[in-house]
Amino acid sequence: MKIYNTLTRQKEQFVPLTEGKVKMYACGPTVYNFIHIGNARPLVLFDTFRRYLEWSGYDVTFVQNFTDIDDKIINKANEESTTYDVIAERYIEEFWKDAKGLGVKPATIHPKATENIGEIISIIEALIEKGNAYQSGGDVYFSTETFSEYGKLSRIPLEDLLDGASERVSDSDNIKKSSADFAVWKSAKEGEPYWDSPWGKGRPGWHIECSAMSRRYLGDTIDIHCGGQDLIFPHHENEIAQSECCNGVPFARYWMHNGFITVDNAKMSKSLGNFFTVRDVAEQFSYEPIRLMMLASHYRSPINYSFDVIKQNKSALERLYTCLAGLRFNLTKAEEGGNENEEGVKTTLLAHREHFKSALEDDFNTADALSSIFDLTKDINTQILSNNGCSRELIQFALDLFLELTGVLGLMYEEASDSIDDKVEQLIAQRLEAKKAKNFAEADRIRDLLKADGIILEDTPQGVKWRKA
RNA sequence: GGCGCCAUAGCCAAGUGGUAAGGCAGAGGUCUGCAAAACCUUUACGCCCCAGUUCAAAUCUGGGUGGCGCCUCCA
Repeated sequence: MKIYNTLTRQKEQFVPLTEGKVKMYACGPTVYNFIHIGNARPLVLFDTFRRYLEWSGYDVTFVQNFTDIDDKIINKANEESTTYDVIAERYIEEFWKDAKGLGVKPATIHPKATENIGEIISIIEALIEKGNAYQSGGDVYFSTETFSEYGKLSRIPLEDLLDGASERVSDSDNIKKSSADFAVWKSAKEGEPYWDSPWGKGRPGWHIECSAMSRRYLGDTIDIHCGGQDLIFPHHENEIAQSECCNGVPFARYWMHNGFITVDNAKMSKSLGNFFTVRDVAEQFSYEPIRLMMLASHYRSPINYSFDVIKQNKSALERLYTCLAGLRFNLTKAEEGGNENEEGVKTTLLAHREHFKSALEDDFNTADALSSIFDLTKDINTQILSNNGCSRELIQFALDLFLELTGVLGLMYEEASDSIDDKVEQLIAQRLEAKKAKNFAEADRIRDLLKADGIILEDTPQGVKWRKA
């Protein structure tokens, strides 16, 4: 398997630290609002990547944190005259609703920053002891000039940062040794939540949280660290500086960064206000088209979100669901047993599995992998669903393969329940009688009646097939 | 200003040297009592433009044009 490593700016052969095991960390959301579809992209992508690794036989330990203490959370709490933990808990709960809707499996561990204050403090102490961090007032800052490799991920030379920073003025400039330094511990202002520390009452800086949680749950060096491209600088750059200075070993061997979601070709972000929440889009189109949209293009490319794009993905998904429903229906009608003459069909179907696999092996090309699922669908439609004489065994084989591949991408999870009530069943039987009697007006009336209830009838050679819209 | 990314049909989108995947939408057809779904045919003599390298370029090189991102809030 090859993946593009932001650190080297090259596609590299992936070799895990320990054979057969992968330790990966993804920066999770700051929980002060509903997530938007830009937040959902890494969520879906790295969930899919994790599924792919597991499908490939790796034992994956996946950590995704919640940043549950932060200026934005505190501001929100003040606006609502409540406390930061009420806000954080509320939006963690909302996060789970959306994550579940998107078909995202929970990570191995979802640590919260506030549960790791002890670990954070011990890293800061070590950094101070080694001379990489210094106390100034009640704050503690990381001294960027003490880390000679600072800038190696983002490829921004430290002197450029200093030049850029000279044009800005921030509150902390007078207490930092260098404008490129960043806070690892912030003293508490009046009325702010705080934790006790050797430097007084305060709270951790954002970057140190991930260094601490990554080390605590995964160890000093991990295999893959991932997140959005906007985290490359400063967040990930700072994580590297803190962790490598503290632990003396490389922090992460591979860095994967997803592209942005844009709207009218401008980056979607909470601060610009041009965002669509996952919740709102899901209410209109349901969740799964959002997931498909994320997988339909390469993870490093931007996706320009629009009404048309999400609609197209919804239609594409329907094609897959129609195929799945067809397989399930034919399975119930097929004769038991296998048929030796069907080996050729199996070989044809399996070729798509090979294509699927090699697409993902090449820098996680989900768009290309998806094309083999559509190719598989076409072969199932032409060679199995339109053939009345297929054996039960072959249909089961195709169904298993279809679910295996869609499952790796985390798709086909909104399958409608396969039960209908007695009343509907009676209506279907009545319509069949009407049809036999060539009373087509009555048959059409019943079909329209059910359609209004969201049940679509199709007359097939195998009998009447129904599906929920 | 510094660093980086992108440009493929009406729309979305793969493809990094061997003659343009896949999806959506459209058109015509097959099947059907009619539908629906599915299938078949059709939709880029060309991959932003101009040069160059090569037997061969969407793909490599140089130069343009247009768009986007990062440069200490951001997935």
